[in-house]
Amino acid sequence: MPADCFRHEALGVVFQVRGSRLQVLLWQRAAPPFEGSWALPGGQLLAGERLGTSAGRYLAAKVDIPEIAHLEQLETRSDPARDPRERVLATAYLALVTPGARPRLPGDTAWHPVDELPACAFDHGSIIRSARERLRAKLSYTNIGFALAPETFTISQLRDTYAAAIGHPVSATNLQRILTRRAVIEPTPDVTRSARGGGRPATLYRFASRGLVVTNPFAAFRPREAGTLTS
Amino acid sequence: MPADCFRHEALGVVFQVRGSRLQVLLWQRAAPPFEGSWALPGGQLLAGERLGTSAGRYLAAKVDIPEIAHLEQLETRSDPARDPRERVLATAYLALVTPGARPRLPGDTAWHPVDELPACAFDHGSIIRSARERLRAKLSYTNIGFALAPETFTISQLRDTYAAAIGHPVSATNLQRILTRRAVIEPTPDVTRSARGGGRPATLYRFASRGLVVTNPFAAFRPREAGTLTS
DNA sequence: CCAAAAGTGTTGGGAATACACCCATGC
DNA sequence: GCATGGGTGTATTCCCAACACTTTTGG
Repeated sequence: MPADCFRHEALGVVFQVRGSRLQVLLWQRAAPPFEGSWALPGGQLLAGERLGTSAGRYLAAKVDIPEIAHLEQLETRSDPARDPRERVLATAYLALVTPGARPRLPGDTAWHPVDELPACAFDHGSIIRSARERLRAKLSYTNIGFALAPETFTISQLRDTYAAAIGHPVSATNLQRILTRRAVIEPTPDVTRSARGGGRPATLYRFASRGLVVTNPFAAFRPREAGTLTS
Repeated sequence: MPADCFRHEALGVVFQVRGSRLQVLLWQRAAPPFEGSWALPGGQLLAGERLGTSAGRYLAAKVDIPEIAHLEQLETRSDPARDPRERVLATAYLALVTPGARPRLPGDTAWHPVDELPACAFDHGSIIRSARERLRAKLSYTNIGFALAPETFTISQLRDTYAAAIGHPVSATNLQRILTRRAVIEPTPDVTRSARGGGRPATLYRFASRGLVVTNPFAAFRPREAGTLTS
């Protein structure tokens, strides 16, 4: 291999909220290096292939592609020593899976709560933490929750989803009002039936858009009225 | 070259505020493809080299390295057709240069206002726009202004810097109060002498830190008091 | 009627913009 | 003293967390 030419892999940080916890999809390495450690799904970039396509292709071995509601590039790691065998550049992607998806996983693959990561191979642990930070931030200023929530949901369910992804308690009351005012979610005509033991039926909501929308643009120092010119 | 091995280049989007405008450093191509178009500085990643190091090395031909006050990775472009000759992956970096720097540039290299970009080679135009968006956002929630401002400055000078980088008018009054309250800037004991024509001498300020600090973390849906657990 | 869950009204605090006004200097 | 630019005080607005209260169901 010429010196000015490099292997390149695409890695997917697949998040799903399962059982009120944010979990990440990992597979356990059976061979050195990092034998027994857990790694992100991914693999080599092929000729003529884009990185995003490549990430999707490797994830297809774990989850059905349509179940990936959102995929976005995170960052590229280039430490020459990140793989002890030979140099491999890695571009990480954030992939979000809606809770409806219950993919049948290969035997070496499992979900792990992001707050209790096992020993991870290579630099994958730090990549996962970086992905989690990105997700947390984007939940605050975009509608990215659509990729973690089912088609329709009650506010309580959505609160649990946000709480799991963000990592702290979330108020259903305020969540409803904020996301409604931002027009991120909207009520459907339907309601749930009460659970046993009673309780008022909940309105079912849905996300207004299933594509990423920035709802809270960074706007510090901007005057209230127009004025787009530099001065 | 094996099919599973790729050329990779690092590109630098170098921004500097010059003459009240945000400008980007470009060089004009003398040979096809895109002969006569303007391109970002950069070049091939070498064996054993990190991408950030590589970007810095290529930028060293244009500006003195210590003048680069901030360097951060933006994104990796992988369209197989982005270079018509052969496939090259490109990782773009955002590089900010303080206004003191007045580098002597090679003959084919020049500054261009980001609002009036010339015809750009490859996908460099879209990379520059993406870098500008990142800069604009980070000015709102980090202290990244330190990398565009001189060591000490008056609030008026800082307002001009922010206005140029963000692209809309900025109020000096509010800029001062916001950045002071966030402890991003602090007054020095020094003041400027009045310009001809009079006027009160201005306090000289400096940035409290010359490393990137997130001052305005995304905090929607977070309860006021503690509570770090998931529920 | 009571418990349980959902949803609304209201309050209060904090942050940011706008604007009026005061301060310090040169001429 | 007056023009010029720097800085502070204050009002207004907006967003959001908190919490009390109402609504709607099951038993």
